[in-house]
Amino acid sequence: MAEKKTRRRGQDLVDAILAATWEQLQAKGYRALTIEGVARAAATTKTVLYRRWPDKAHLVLAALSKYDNFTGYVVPDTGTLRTDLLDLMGQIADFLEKLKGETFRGLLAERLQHLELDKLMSRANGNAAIRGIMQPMLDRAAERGEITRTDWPDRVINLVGILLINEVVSRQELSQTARNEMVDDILLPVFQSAGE
Amino acid sequence: MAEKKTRRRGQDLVDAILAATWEQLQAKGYRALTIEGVARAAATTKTVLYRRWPDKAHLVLAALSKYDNFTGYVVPDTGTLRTDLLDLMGQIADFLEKLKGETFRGLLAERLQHLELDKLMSRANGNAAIRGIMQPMLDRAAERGEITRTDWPDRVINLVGILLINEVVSRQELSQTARNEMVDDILLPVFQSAGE
DNA sequence: TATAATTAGATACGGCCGTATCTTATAGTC
DNA sequence: GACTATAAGATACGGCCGTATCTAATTATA
Repeated sequence: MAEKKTRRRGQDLVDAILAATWEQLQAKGYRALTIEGVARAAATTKTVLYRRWPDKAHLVLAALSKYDNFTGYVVPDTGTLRTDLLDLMGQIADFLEKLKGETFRGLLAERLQHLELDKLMSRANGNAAIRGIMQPMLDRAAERGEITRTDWPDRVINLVGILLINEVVSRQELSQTARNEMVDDILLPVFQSAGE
Repeated sequence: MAEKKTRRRGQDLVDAILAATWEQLQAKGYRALTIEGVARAAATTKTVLYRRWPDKAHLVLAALSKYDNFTGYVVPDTGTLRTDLLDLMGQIADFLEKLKGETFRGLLAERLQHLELDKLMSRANGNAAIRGIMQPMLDRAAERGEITRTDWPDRVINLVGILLINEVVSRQELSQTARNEMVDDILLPVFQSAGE
């Protein structure tokens, strides 16, 4: 029986490519993943891939968002600002954990060189997203009388994400004690200060 | 007259290569610099380069430390912790400025993927080096009664460097107002807190 | 159903990476 | 001054990048 060679198109093709990407990512990791390799695995050619994604980072992000369903973070409401912060850090840590570190570092490195990647990666580090979570936490903390100022600039709001990213990047993991230290030594003092 | 073809060796050769590296770095920037390109410019071959430096990052760092004489940072002593912090940030900002941003980002990206680069880059981000500068500042601040705690963990000490790096990475520059904000909203509150 | 517009797939290109191998100039040594 | 160890230089390799060009399969359209 002769093999029927049918030609995939559109979404079908995209699905096959993203599946292959995901598989390669699991099998070989971010660094060792190559566009040509994915193309081979998906039984197509890199021309096809380059028509859809400009580079490896975008391809991998596409696969990630399809298979690694990043559920968005949930606004913690645990009763104290301290535990709220720890809870949020835990959520972010879990997310980074799922990315296996190596992938995260690879993507981050890519992002350093291609500025436009920033938006795509906001899930991990934050900007707008983190504010949406932090602000309610801070407002509630103010109502409870834990803090007196709630209108913090972006730089302060983003501190959580920056600390975590730096931790993953310079050490390899994100231990509970590290997270405690970040909250107690840095974040709480900042938010408990009155501002100018 | 026939061209005399003499063969450079040892330090002579290294000097020529680093000169070519430096030149290429100025001319084309970090990303566009290639090992083969440097080899051509230095009229040698990449085999020779790979015998001495494992990759582009190490090569560039070697050229940087030869030509871009990073003078070490000076411990500020301006009379208040606030101005000391601003002064230190200024010094680091100047250093990053000299690296032209693009080079710094490139090196940082490389470092993300090759952990061992951490040590080489400690000048920019800090670990041991930063502590040597921060500790005297903090001790003096405590003597003056500005703060009550001086035994901060590395994570806190390194905060200065982390904030600056993040700033360079996510925005493009390191403005004075940004530095003021970092000091007033984050660093001072942290150091003025009592610790646990 | 014939024709036109898409788009997948095949192939080839110059460029770079990092490694291996071989030749040959230079330096040290007896 | 002859001999030997060392290291530079030349060349070639397979692999990947990113782009360009051509073909043929599929889908849309008239």
